[in-house]
Amino acid sequence: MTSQIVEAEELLQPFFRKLNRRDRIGPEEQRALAEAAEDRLVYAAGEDLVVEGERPTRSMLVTSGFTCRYRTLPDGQRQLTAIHLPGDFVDLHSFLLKEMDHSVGALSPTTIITFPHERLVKLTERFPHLTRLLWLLTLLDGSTHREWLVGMGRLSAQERVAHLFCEVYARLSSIGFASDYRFNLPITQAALADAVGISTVHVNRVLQELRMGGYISWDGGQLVIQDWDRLVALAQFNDRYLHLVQEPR
Amino acid sequence: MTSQIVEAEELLQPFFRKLNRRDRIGPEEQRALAEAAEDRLVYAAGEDLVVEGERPTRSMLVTSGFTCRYRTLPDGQRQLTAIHLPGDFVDLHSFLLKEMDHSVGALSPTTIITFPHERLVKLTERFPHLTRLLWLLTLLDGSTHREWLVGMGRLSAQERVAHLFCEVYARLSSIGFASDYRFNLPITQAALADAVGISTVHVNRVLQELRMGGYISWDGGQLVIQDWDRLVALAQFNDRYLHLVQEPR
DNA sequence: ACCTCGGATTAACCTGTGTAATAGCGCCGC
DNA sequence: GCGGCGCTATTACACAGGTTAATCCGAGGT
Repeated sequence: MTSQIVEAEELLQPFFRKLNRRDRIGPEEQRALAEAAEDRLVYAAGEDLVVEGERPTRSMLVTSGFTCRYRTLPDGQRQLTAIHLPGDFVDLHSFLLKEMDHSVGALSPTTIITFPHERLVKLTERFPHLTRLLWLLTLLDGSTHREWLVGMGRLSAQERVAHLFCEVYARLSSIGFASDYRFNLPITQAALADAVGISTVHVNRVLQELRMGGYISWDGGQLVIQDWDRLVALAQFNDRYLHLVQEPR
Repeated sequence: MTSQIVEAEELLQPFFRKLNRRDRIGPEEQRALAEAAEDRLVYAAGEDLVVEGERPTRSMLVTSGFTCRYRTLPDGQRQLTAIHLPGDFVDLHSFLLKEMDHSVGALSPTTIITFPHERLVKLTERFPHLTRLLWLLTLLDGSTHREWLVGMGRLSAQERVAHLFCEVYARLSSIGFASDYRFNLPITQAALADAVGISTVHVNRVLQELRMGGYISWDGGQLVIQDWDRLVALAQFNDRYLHLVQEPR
């Protein structure tokens, strides 16, 4: 085992934790994944990791930082469709979809590791269970998309922002990256606006309300959820869509 | 080969066409799928095929009719997250996600065939390429979710309705179920409202505008797109997210 | 022929959110 | 130490779309 693979196994810990929250991943599967890893890359906040229309030949897994998937419309409007945290693949789907139908950008300084598609194909040929786990990850993306859709269609701006805060906290804490109802949220209000589909002005209004209401505090860095139960109630948040149940898949 | 399997291969034609628009599916793969099929079921409009919280032991593929995925919020509001047409799996993800995080309902009279999950597991163990194709189908659901998200966040109600019409036509015609810019759309305005996240009253207003503007006609049955190019422009519709490119996956 | 009922339509009114414009503030480079 | 710049904050005003409620319409059932 080369030191490079050891390093990859190290960097993949959040990823393995994510998987272990839903199923058990065996040591051989871990090793096979670590061996399939290729480069380690670093991005600054605002940089794009992949751009719509490209045909990546490898998929990228976040090892630190916040990233997002987004689309920019002809008229310049922008909409995020997902936020990705350490342990998340940002474009695993490109492995089969081939052409990117959206872009991926860094919301904060970010590091990732890459997995060449041909190595992923090999994995799917040798490890059916691991294949199902990778598939599962893309299904989790899908269930999160649906949750966002419900919010966009039927929740108010305030509820959507509250929901997003609940989601990010639930996901971070599920991999041991947050506790005590506080976490670092290094994104701008503009990014938040693009995530929940409102204007920056209105994001600001909503944040004032959430602060005044005693739900949260947030200075742009550390977000503190002051009243989790009320925030959850406000957002009608239910973590079922995160499928945090460890069982054979 | 039993007559039941022959019948299944017959019913699976729209499904095979869908796959063949993105890749080539071999005769053995077709047979394996047909053999994995189990029951044929019929539903009336308004009936539920699966309900949120259930743990299906089989996945369902639509052979005729319109179905939808949806969630109902505690306060009674409803939001569709997808519309499914013949050839679509409605809950293939339940195979790995286990617990349904949403419900599936029939928008019109519908027939489906079922695939027991244990047979799908066998398929993933024996046919890596077929596995990737099934995976691909769930990725297409994901890319459509993202497209809807962008619409919900950044398009007006009129544009979203226009977009949905474009999408349904593009998907139907891609499997040979529509041509000449017309197709049967047997859903209520209330369902359309729940799909695009607006009120029924406003759906009605928007439809008037689209009719007055010479974009479409629709009497509740046959939808006729009178000016495809203008409808596409209005909706900023781009079929990239449907990934209608035949290539090895 | 009449009744019923789910859907479509229309109108009056209200509100959440967008737009535009401006000011404040802290950080970084020179 | 100064200027610029990206981000947050705030106000005034406009309008898309929600709510409520009434009416209309057509298809099936009796």
